Amino acid sequence: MSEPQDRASGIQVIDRAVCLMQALARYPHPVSLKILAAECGLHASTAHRILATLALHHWVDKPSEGYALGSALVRLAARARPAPRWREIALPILAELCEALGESVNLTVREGDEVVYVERSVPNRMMRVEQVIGTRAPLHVTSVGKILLGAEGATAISRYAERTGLLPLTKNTIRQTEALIDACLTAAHTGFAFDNEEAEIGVGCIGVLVRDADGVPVAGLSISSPIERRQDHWVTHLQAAAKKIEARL
Amino acid sequence: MSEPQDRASGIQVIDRAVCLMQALARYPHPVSLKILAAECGLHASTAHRILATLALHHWVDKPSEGYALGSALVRLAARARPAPRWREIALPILAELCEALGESVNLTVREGDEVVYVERSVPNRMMRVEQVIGTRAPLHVTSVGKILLGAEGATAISRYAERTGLLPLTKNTIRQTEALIDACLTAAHTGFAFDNEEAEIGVGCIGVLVRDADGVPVAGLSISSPIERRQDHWVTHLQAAAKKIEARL
DNA sequence: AAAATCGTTTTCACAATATGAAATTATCAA
DNA sequence: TTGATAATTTCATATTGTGAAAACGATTTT
Repeated sequence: MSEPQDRASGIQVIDRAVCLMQALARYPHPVSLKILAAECGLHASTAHRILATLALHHWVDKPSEGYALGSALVRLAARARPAPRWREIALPILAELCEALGESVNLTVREGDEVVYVERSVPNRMMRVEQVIGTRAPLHVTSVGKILLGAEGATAISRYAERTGLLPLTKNTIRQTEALIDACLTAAHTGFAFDNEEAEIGVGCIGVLVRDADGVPVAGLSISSPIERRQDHWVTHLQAAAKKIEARL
Repeated sequence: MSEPQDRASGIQVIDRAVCLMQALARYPHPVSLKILAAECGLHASTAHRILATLALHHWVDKPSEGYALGSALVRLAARARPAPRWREIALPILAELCEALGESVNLTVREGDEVVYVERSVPNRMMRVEQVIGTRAPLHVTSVGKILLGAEGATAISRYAERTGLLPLTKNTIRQTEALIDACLTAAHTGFAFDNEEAEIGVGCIGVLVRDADGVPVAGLSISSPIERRQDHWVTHLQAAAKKIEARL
């Protein structure tokens, strides 16, 4: 399938190990060494050595035929960020709002300099905006991301800008640090933000935050629609939905 | 804490990466680089490089302070062996049996040449046998393991013996391949097996299998007790409990 | 304000380490 | 049996990860 995979340059062996496990995750059950090696562009010998090491730690299992993801992962994942069960908590509310407005509603969480789509509800219309769950987007091109950035203050935003280079996804993506600071600070102040075709031409978003009992932001809630359908008064709906989600945390 | 960690010899970097993530899993929330490096006996520089690579793939997260297990793990683990939710399925039945007999009842699943304890219920008595969940034991020293081995036939058992060397845990552990084949074949034939202080002096077990709708063994169910309290008629209780679990799969 | 302290990150020369071609073994078909 | 395919193991090699030390950044102390 995909040969190059993510060529993220870290420690070579680890990149390769990750690639192998991701490949494993793509298949329903057991995969042969041959296939795995091919998927990651590795020689069978190399793949075998890496998989054998992972198997040693039970990160992969070696049933009679081929390889599969191992049980140690389950134990690890259990300890990984005790994420709220968003599906149970938020999905009904996303669906409700989606139904009411006839537009896509997304729940996102921050992760480093990105925002990850964890749940969504899409309307039953021909033209609609659809986010794939698990997808990521840089903070500065999303509504929710701007509110989050705004909360960190001007200097933090500058650092973000330097660090990431503010790479533009469309001609509307904010490129100047000054402009970004402006946008983020007002976003943080008002509690909501827009995305004006900054991530993809044609789509616009409105976003607000979901906070836990201590007021710490734990997620973002946003409506994505064709830009010409967007209506400013949706903000109040969003805020109400966010309140409902907060109540269920 | 523990310096040497598991010195399983595979690819060095991977061993180290695994060690770091295991260390991470031990802590409730975010851990500093310093501590992680120390726990695994690594230099800060090395630990940093490895963690940075893992972070690249979101296997660890880097919140403002320290490191934590990343979100990619949950996505991976979701694809890992679609294990039945044993806790929900079996725990009530384990508890019931445990209550009735006043002895510890364990649920195990096979993993390679080992059996892993995944659930258990312990009685409220002073002297009792307690298995730690997540612990492993070689097939040939457990009741359940012997039934599983028996199902594979004499030659497979011989291969198992060669492969593992039948390392003895107590003076009662079966050391001869012939004896093991005998024990396993009768175990497979009768559907239950014993462990006579083969894993630990003083404790005895009786075990049976739990099978899915196709008759494939998916787990083992066993009673562990001080050897002198063990009663042969417990087998029938075990079989009844196994039936109940099977009904709930 | 400087100065000092502590943790994290980057750099870099070096050798230990992971690599992959090829040889070996295991598995399975014809 | 032979032949073909996949999984391991071996081994010489240079590529790769290593760790000491230095730079950096954030806090605290003087």
